[in-house]
Amino acid sequence: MSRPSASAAAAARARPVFSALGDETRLALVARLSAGGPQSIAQLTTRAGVTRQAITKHLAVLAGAKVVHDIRRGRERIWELDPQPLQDASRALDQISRRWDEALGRLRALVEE
Amino acid sequence: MSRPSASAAAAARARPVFSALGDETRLALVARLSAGGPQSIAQLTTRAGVTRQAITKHLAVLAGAKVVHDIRRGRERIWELDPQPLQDASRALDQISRRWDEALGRLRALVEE
DNA sequence: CCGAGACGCAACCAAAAGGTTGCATTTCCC
DNA sequence: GGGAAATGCAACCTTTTGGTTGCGTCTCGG
Repeated sequence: MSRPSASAAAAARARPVFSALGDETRLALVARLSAGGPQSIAQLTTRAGVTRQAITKHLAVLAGAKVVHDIRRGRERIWELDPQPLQDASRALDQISRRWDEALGRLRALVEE
Repeated sequence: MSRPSASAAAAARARPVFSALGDETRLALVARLSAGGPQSIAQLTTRAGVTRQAITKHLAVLAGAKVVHDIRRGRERIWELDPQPLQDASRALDQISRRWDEALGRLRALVEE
C-alpha cells in the first residue's frame, strides 16, 4: 500500500483546483467549456451575469490551477478545458474517502477486540 | 443519456465542497481526519500552525459543506469526517472530464466530415 | 482606410476571509 | 471544592477576492 502521507500529498497538489472551482462563476465557466468546447472570452461572457473583465480574471485563476489554457487566434483568445487536473482532483477526493473507511475499520477492530 | 445540464447540476451541488477544500488549513484538517479518525478541536490544533479559534472557524466551514460533523462528548467536541459529499464531488469532477471528452469527439467529427 | 469587434491594462472599491486576542463557561478529576 | 482542560463568544484587524469603470491596442473586413 501507499505511505500514510500519499493521499494527503495528492490532495495538497489538487488544492489549487478546489480553490479555483469553489467560486460559482468559475465553476459555471468550467461547466460551459466542458459541455460546449473551446470558446472565446466574448462568448463566455454572454449570459454570465458579470463583465468581460471579471470573466478574464476568472479565466486567469482557472489557468493558474491548470484547469484551462488559452490559444490565441487572431484578435480573439480561445479558452479550452484541461481535463487532467480535474481527473487528478477527482482521484484525490476518492482516496480521502477510502482512507477514512480504512481508519474507521481499524477503529472498529480496536473497540471490538 | 443524461440531459445537458446533468453534470453541471451535480457540479453546482458540489461547489460548497470545493470551496471548503480550497483552503490549505481546511484541506489539511480533512486529510488528518481522514487518516487519523475522529478527533477533538484541541487535538486538531496541535501542529496546525494557527490558533484554536481559527481551527474552530475552519471546522464550522467544513461542517457547512457537510464534509464533517461534530459529536459532543463531555467537555470536548469530537469531529468526524463525512465521506459521502467527497464522493459526490469526486464523481462530479469525473463527469466534467467525460463530458469534455464527448465534446471534443463531436468537434473532431465536425472537422473531419 | 477605417470603423467595429475582441482584448489588455490599471486604478479603485466594497465585501468577505482568515486570523488574533481577551474573557466567559462548562466539565474533569485530584 | 477548585484548578486546569476544552470550548464558546465577540470584537477587531489586515489581506484577499470579486467586481467595476475607463481607456488604449490590435485585428478583421467591407
